[in-house]
Amino acid sequence: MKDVRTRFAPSPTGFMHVGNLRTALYEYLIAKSFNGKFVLRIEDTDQERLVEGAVQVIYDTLKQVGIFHDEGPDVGGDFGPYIQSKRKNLYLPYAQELVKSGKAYYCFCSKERLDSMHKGEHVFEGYDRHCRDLSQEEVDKQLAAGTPYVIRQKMPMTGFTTFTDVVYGEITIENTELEDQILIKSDGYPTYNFANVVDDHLMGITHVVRGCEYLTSTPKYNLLYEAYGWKLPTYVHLPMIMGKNEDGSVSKLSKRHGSTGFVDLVNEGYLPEAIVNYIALLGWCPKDNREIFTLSELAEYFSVDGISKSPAVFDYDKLTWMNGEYLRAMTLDGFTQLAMPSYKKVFPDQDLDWGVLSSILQPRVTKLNQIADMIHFFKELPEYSTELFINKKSKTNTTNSVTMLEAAIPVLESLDYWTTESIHDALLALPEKLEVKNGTLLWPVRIAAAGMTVTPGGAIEILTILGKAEAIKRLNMGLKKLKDENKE
RNA sequence: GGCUCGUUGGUCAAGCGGUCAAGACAUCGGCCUCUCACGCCGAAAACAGGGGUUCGAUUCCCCUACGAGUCACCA
Repeated sequence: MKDVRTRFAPSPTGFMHVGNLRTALYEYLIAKSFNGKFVLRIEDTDQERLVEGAVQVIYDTLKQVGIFHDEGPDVGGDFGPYIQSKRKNLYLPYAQELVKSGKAYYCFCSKERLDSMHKGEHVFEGYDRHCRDLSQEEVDKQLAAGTPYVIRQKMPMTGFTTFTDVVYGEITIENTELEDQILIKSDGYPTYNFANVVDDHLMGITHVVRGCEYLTSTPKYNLLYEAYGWKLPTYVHLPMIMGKNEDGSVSKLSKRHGSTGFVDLVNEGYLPEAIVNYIALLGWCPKDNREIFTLSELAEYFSVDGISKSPAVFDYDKLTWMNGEYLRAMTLDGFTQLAMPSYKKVFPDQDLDWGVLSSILQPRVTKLNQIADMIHFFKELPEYSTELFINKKSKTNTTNSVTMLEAAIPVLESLDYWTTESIHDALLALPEKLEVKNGTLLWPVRIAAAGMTVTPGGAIEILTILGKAEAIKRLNMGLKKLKDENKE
């Protein structure tokens, strides 16, 4: 059997949408699951849409998620060049070949004429095939006069075309639905449809994997393959990824649904591994319904028959959960490394006990960008009201909190070593002595240390991270605050 | 509007003629606990509707409804 080859053929728009990324992922996985090759080809035939640096975005993204292409503009290969603009003059001869054999023709219709046809009351009738049967003399005359032209493919005017898609099954389209599509644009560049087919054939692509928005235009592609007598590729059309609108409806995932670019998601604090894992599951399900996969595990388990037909709504909640799973599965050091930029954002030139900090943060963080807000109270004690000292479950109020702090402060002051262990032992000896529950002591200590009711980590960890001097200072401040108020 | 595809809990989804219709996220309860989280236990929640086929339909066929995609010198 011929080696399986798939390709990712993005347009360099400067933005890697998660839909595109998922397509790339599936193309890669299909190739790998057949032990085949994955090719990157840049489709930049639209000269009006060129974006500076956009190709780099594609390289960077693929690299970040660990999808490596076997062939491509940057890594080379036997079928280059892999950038369509560099293959420009390769397409015209193919189109002319079709003209010669009567399967395509020159069209001299102006844009204005074409536009006017779209404005009719009848919604879309498509191109009226005005130039389909021009005489040879007429064509020669126009060509000699230098009239701008495009080359269009002749579509059959009767009958229907059927093809089989791996996920959607057999699909039949009436040929009357097919327009005489443009192969070569008036600027000399091929259209996407044409370049795509020519390149896929020339590059030996065996499996065409793409979004299902191409499903109904596939017959056009096939008619092209047939016109040249080329072997049809296997088609794998992927269900769409949808976004939820504010009114509850859904539509194709786009920027209005939030961060839908890979870079956006990373900036928001999602891990590339988690993003890949999550999008792999949008439209595909393994036999055993497992959910957590590394990329190489995906390559091992992936199978086209697990691809679903129906569109999937992108769910940030589930992505967030999955991101948390990845964060929690890391080593403490690994987590610290990832969190360090956030730590340094709050403490640019101060070192805390990052290990202890990470140990309390790791189980609580689901997105990296939450960290800065979570740790800001370490840097600066928030303004708070003594009401925070009142907690029913811990049985604390503004009077016994005074007792607790008065008991805790000297004990802490006497500590020679300031570690979680020493603080823990010192503090937890107190409740027994005072005949109160742990919470009654620890609650006011934590409030005074943090100035907030909800904190990442408990009193002991917070004290550790604050350091002895700052910790005791905050406890004394809390004590004073309580006393001042009790006097009134 | 024509054509194409789709429709299992709020979301992702398993199921491929006989199941009390899995699992996960989210939600809600409980346990753990110095708060919050993590973890553990539990609850609620679905086959769009109508016809067939069949001893039996979530599963096969048809119709309707709803949703999506497409109909460019964009990809």
